[in-house]
Amino acid sequence: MPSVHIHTSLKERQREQREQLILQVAEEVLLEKGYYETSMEEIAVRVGISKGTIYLHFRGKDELIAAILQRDLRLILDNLDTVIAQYTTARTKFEALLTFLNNGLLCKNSQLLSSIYNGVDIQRKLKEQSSFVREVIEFLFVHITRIVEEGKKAGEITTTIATPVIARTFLALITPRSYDALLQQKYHTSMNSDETIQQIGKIFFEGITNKK
Amino acid sequence: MPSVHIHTSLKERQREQREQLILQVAEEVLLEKGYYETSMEEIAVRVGISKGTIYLHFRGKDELIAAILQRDLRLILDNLDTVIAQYTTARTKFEALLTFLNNGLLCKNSQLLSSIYNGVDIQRKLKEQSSFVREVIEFLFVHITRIVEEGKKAGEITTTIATPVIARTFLALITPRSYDALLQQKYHTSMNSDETIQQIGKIFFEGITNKK
Amino acid sequence: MPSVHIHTSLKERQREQREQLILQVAEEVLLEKGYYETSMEEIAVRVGISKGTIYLHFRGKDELIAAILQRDLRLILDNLDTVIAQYTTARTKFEALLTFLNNGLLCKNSQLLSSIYNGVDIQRKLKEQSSFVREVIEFLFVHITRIVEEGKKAGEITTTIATPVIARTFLALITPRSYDALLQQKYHTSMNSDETIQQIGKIFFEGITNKK
Amino acid sequence: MPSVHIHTSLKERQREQREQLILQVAEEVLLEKGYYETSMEEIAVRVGISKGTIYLHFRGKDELIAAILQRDLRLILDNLDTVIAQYTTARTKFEALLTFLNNGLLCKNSQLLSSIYNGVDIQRKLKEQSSFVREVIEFLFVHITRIVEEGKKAGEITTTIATPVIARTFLALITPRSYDALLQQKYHTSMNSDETIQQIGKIFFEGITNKK
DNA sequence: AATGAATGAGTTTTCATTCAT
DNA sequence: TATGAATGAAAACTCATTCAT
Repeated sequence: MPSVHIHTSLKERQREQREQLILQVAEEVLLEKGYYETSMEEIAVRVGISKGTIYLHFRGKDELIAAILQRDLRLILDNLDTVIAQYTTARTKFEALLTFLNNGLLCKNSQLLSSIYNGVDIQRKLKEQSSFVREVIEFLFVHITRIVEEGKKAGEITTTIATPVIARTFLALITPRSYDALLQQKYHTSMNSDETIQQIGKIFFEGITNKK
Repeated sequence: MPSVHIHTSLKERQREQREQLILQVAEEVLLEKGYYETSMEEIAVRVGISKGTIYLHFRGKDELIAAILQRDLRLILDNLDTVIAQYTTARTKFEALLTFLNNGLLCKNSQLLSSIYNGVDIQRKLKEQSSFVREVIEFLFVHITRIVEEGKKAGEITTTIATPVIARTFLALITPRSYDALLQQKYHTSMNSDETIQQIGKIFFEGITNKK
Repeated sequence: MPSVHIHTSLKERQREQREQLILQVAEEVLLEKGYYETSMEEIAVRVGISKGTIYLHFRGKDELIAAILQRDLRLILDNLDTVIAQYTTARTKFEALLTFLNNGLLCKNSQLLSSIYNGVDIQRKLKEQSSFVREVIEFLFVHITRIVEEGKKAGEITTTIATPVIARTFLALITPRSYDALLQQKYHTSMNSDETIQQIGKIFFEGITNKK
Repeated sequence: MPSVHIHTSLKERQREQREQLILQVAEEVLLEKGYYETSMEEIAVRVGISKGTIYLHFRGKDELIAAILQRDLRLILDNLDTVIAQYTTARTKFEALLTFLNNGLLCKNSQLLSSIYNGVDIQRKLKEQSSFVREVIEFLFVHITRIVEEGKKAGEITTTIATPVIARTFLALITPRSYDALLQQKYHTSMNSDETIQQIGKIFFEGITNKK
């Protein structure tokens, strides 16, 4: 019965497509407006469907948002190991990580993740729904910690600074750059993103002190 | 009729006192629950007044929140120059700034400011209401930029890294530490806050590279 | 072309079978959940078909429910005369009726009929859709009235009580026993259903007064 | 501060009045339309207030309905003992009870109670919300059981019928008379309510058998 | 004929804001 | 001035029904 099979998979594919469309549009709205100012109505209108249809794909608003996060964070997790494994020194690993998280997938989602990470209210909501965000952060933290420890063992990273502090500082560097958003219109640097990231990495490794 | 005058000023003072009380309580609730989960009702109940009374002091919820920010940020601005002026080198200025912003006033408000800075939705609301937040950030940015430029001239800071990048990186270091909040239960460092800040400053100045 | 004819009637039979299956499952759900908590979706899922298919058999939810009632009540009507005709005295007729309505078909449906008879909302809905329920009740009432009148004429039933009151009282005795449902866990009687019905009949005929 | 006190109690009184008004109107709508067809919107419109106002008095639809039931059932409970205590024999007690429950308070609420008692769906809802309905039924059942037992001991009531059956049968007699509602237009008896109740009591005590 | 995705009207509920007292 | 009852706009969510495939 290939015809039946094809027919099913066609519907399945369409369903999947629509779900992805909803996720994509919802993500856009979320990035623009934030969690609380995003309404199911607006998502539906922008997708060009009715409110009810969204509920055929997601059980509710929270689940929709959680799905967006899962999708985006999954992409990070899926590539993190690969990215890191390509390099051997702590410095190159960190540089790759910095580039990956800033320029790569996170770039698009920095604002989004920022809302989640920093919003007390949303964190509470998501904690009830999914522990996924926390898991991703922990996952990142574990990886970074390991790189630092290996770097210390290899004599590459100074042992005078506690590993958690280094990890935390590194994470701060990939923090969504809301400041930039606020400032860029006035103090817009002429540097491109690659250069900026490179220089941030340089600060992280060499500090800003001038060595005669 | 001095009595009238005194009476009026007494009322004025009481009014001012009540306003400060509302601001303080509202700030507490805001820190606990976040903007959207904070209701005028709860603020009123916690202060021990009625909802209506809040509207005698503030035109609406947004104005109340804006007032909280203004009050807190005003404190920062009022002290920033003084703090910086006490030191002469770029490094000591930055260290003072780091301590001041993390340990001082911002500490209490880090969560709050985080919500504001990073929340797209709230930023939009506040942009409509007050340009104050942006002004404070710009003010900070201008100060930091000036310190960096002076440090470069004095040969203290490397000229190989663009000033805006340095400024942005520094600002990132005082970013509200939501990661910590997420991680601290599992990866809690035994360091106290002072030590942590010192080490962060060290990273900023010297990097994490091991110098044989 | 008899094959066509056979084919058609086969389809017809299948259609009829499916319709009966839907009715049966819908009745189950209805009994479990009640009219408003029963969704077309759940019926479809339990039957193993899609929502749309139900609409190929019934014009809508109300018509489906009406059909369930019609089917069940039809069974009662079809047997009522037969059951009554087998007995000669009013007392035996009533006893047969009581047993028939409680133990027989109505037993299964008592809860269902109860929902219908007693629910204002559903009655209104059904009144618009079908006058069948009313017809059945009237039919029952007419039969009971006739039995009473005959019993009175035969000197079997006291003439001191108005016929409609007797009829109404009898109908009350076959009322679905929601009280029982509520009470049975705590005050569960050890009597089986047959005994209970017999005793109820006894009350109806002889009252509860102790005769010396 | 009597003025303050009076002022407070005035507001309190107004609040109480409004709450009673909502309850009354809601009860009307409930009786007319049933639980599921009753919308907060309609209640609000009929009272002449806005939907939101209802929520100042009741946490939600279910709580509102529960409050209606509690109010009505409370009235029954409050008077039941008094009514029964006035009589000495089982027969007179039962007659009083029958009159009280049919003609008195229950009369108005018979339809309402019927919906509750007989609706599977509503029972489930209310069980979650309040065990009050069950309590009232149990209370009634306990009282009736006691009267029966005392009547049996006093030689007043036959011991040939099990007490629970007698109790259940009595409860059936006060069942909301939906049949009547259905029938009354066509087979409307010329008897008034009092006479009907009296005759029902007679059936209960003496049965319908003719004693030459 | 059968499907099940899509619809949209309808429902409950919340809460910032207003205003009569 | 202070109150808190009242409002009403807006949101999330449900589900009977329709219809393209």
